Amino acid sequence: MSFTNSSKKKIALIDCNSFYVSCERLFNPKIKNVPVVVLSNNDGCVISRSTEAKNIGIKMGEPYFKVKELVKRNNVQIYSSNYALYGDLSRRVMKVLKGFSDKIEIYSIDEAFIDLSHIKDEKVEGYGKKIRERVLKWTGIPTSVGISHTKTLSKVANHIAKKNKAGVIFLKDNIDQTLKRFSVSDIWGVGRQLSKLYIKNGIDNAYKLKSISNSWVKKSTNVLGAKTVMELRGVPCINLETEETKRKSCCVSRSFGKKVESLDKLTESITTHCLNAAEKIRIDKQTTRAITVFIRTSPFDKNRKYYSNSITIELPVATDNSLELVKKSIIGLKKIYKYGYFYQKTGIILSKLREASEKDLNLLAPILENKSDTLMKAIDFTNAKYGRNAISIAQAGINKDWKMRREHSSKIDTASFDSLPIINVYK
DNA sequence: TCTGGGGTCCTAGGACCC
DNA sequence: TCTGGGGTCCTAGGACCC
Repeated sequence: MSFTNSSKKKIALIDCNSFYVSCERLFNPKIKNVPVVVLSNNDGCVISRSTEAKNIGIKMGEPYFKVKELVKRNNVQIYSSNYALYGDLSRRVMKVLKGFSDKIEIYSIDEAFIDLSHIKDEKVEGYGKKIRERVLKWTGIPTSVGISHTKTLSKVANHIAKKNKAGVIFLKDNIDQTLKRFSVSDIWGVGRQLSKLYIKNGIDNAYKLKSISNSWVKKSTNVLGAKTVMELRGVPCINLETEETKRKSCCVSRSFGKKVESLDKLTESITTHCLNAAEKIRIDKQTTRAITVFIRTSPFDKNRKYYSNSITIELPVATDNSLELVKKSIIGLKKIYKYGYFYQKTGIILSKLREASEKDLNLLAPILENKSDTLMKAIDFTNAKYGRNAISIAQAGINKDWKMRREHSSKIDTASFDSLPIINVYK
């Protein structure tokens, strides 16, 4: 490995601006220059804000009910989240980005790192502009591009590009000057706890963190803390993960639209979550060997007693069979359910995932082997064609009066013919 | 009245072994 | 009743990310 070469790396971070809001705007030009926010599931919190909404003072992650007044006063447009839409548009954006380089890491629904080391320094900024223009033209989504020698520094560059509306920032010269003005808590990898620790020790900007001694960081934090410091110095420690890897666990959970007391309704919700999770791992051709069920009351309700519990059930043979998983999860639920509480959220986690093709060495495996594989395939096929839950099981509930609130949905579905606009043509 | 959901990685500490 | 030292593996919980 050549140290000098790697220190000259150029990594770009492309990040979609106010991604969910931008997605909603694509299909509704009327909300283009007005304040818009997108809410989390259950219309709980603000998770995406347009610039206008930020300027009004609506904070990221704030509970919706706390900003309702502000929303009303400023006529802010509200949207419930529509992940099917965002996921689809994300795939389009990533496809465009892949056209620029194979060395790409899709980091989240609205972000990707690309290795631009092969581009000459003097051409890098122009290249970043080209990326922005093409993504905007081909998908309609605005982005910001930050480029520097490490992933952490490109995050810094991107942050600045977003803030001052530069569009593209290539952070190469006077890095220290920039870092001196960059708050320690805005650094990628520095969360609430680390911020507290750093600020307590007088480290309040990125430059001070960069200048701290290795021994102090190692002693006071962990390897991740040390990596962040090295990356701020321009030494790449966090690799570009260009391989798409399968997930190691799969969680499906939801808050209720209104609190739930009865075991019956908890059973319905757990069954529903379980079916969805099982379908997800089947799509990825994976099986699970452990299922965790969890339930909890609201941690914010100061007037009622808090209860939270979970149970993990190991499966003797790896499976992707919905019916089997539902059966196990309900046994688990009955063990942790306590009467007399008002539940706010339930969920299940499938863990110890592995490739479906990896056969079990368990002696019982051949006997227990999925007889209902064909049934699962038929269910998945039908649901893919006619919509999720076209076929379900009765235990999942029919009315589902506990299901989440979603009162402001744009109901746009780019993957369904039903939601194509109808145009009447008159002669 | 109303506070999201889905991931990954790291570490401390317990269990277990020789 | 006395009760070492070193190693591995696993898990729960914490911290972080978007």
